[in-house]
Amino acid sequence: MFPIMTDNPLSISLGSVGATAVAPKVERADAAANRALILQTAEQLFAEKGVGNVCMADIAQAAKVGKGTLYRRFANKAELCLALMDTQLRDFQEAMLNRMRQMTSNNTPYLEQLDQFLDALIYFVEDHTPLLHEVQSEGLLDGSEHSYQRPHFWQHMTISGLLQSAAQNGELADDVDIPYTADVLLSSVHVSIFRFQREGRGFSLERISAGLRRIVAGLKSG
Amino acid sequence: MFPIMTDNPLSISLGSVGATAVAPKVERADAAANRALILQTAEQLFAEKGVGNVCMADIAQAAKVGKGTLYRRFANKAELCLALMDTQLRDFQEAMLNRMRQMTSNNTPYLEQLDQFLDALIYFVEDHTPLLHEVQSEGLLDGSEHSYQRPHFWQHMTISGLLQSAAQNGELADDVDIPYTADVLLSSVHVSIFRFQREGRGFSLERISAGLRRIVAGLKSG
DNA sequence: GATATTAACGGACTTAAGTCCGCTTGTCAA
DNA sequence: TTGACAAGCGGACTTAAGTCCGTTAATATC
Repeated sequence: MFPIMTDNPLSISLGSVGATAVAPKVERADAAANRALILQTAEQLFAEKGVGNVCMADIAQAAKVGKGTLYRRFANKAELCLALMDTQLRDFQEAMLNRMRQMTSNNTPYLEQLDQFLDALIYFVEDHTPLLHEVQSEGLLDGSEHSYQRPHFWQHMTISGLLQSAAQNGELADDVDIPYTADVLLSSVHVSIFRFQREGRGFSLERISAGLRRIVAGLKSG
Repeated sequence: MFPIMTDNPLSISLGSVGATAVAPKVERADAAANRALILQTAEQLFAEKGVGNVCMADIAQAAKVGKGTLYRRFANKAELCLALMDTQLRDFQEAMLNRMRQMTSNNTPYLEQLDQFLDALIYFVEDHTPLLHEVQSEGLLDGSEHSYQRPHFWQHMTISGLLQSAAQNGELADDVDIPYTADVLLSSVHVSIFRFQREGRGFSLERISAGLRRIVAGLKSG
């Protein structure tokens, strides 16, 4: 399910893999150097001109590599942007896991944990709108293999996990379709929709957060 | 707000406009003929090869007009596809309005009307996935003027209108943020998300409908 | 150290969207 | 009718994504 490949910097740490696992097939030194060079160059160009105003050819040229090389490292702009967010995504993920562990040990209800997760997610999306816009401009479909779906995958797991725990804890009405509901909650923070709410409708972050949490509240048992 | 332009086949009928309104500026005969020709040609090509496998140049060539002409009539593929759905969209709209009028006169609760609207919308999206995919591939932002946002606009109006009526009728909890909630409900049937749920997750239409209606149920007062 | 293997590299090429602009023609008013 | 002119037209051109393939060079083995 999650082959660990150095080819892919986004692999989720799952602890060490048995020694019998597939050989890692390390990336060649020149390739690794180019990967780093490209990421660095892209980051700078994005900062200078804005993510939307930089095309792949610009990046290749600025990094002084051919387009072929660029595309061999990153299949498209979405993948490149995701790689640029990698650290921040991991940090967010880890911070949330810690926070939820903490809350669980304090007997905080799971639905309240979900509220907090959604709230934090909204702020994360707000902070990373430009890169996420590229990442999510590729549909969610077209190859479940693709690494850039991992964040979505993880977020869905988290939300449905919290709903599941809430259900087991008697916090959730028993007619709630957990996987579907997780999808609805997540889809509300899909960048294209989120940006429309922020810019088109002028909703504040607080308003979006409160609105979403009100929907969660509607799922409570009793 | 809704200038009636023959240029745009999607204008919503709002009854006759005062005689002092802007001159209609009728489309020239050759232009109108080309519009029809293009729509007809596109429809046929789409049927033959599938919407996704036909590019604008193909359509221009098949219709024996220049690309300039094609783009003068339809700014992009999304607009062209929306024009192709025009009739069906109007029919859906009208059918729903009638049904809701009927239900209102039977004192059907507004939240139940909303359930039915959402259910019907889901089936509509299912039936028009390929064209909607093109229509909605353009973001929701980028120009509120653009005609292809009208369906979304109308759908949002309908949903928030029903929520508003429900609120006035005491059916809705008073801490519900109506415009935001309408956005969430609508975003769940955005094609890209809907297709993911259908194809990626394998959810049935019934399941999607039930899941969404359960969320509406969570908004009830009492 | 020589050699075979194979990933990596560069940049020309293809495809499609969308723009531009000089020529043509429908329309309307005189 | 006719003539002015805005609307319409065609297709070359520009831009950007993404692919292909002949050449180069890192690594692993002997």
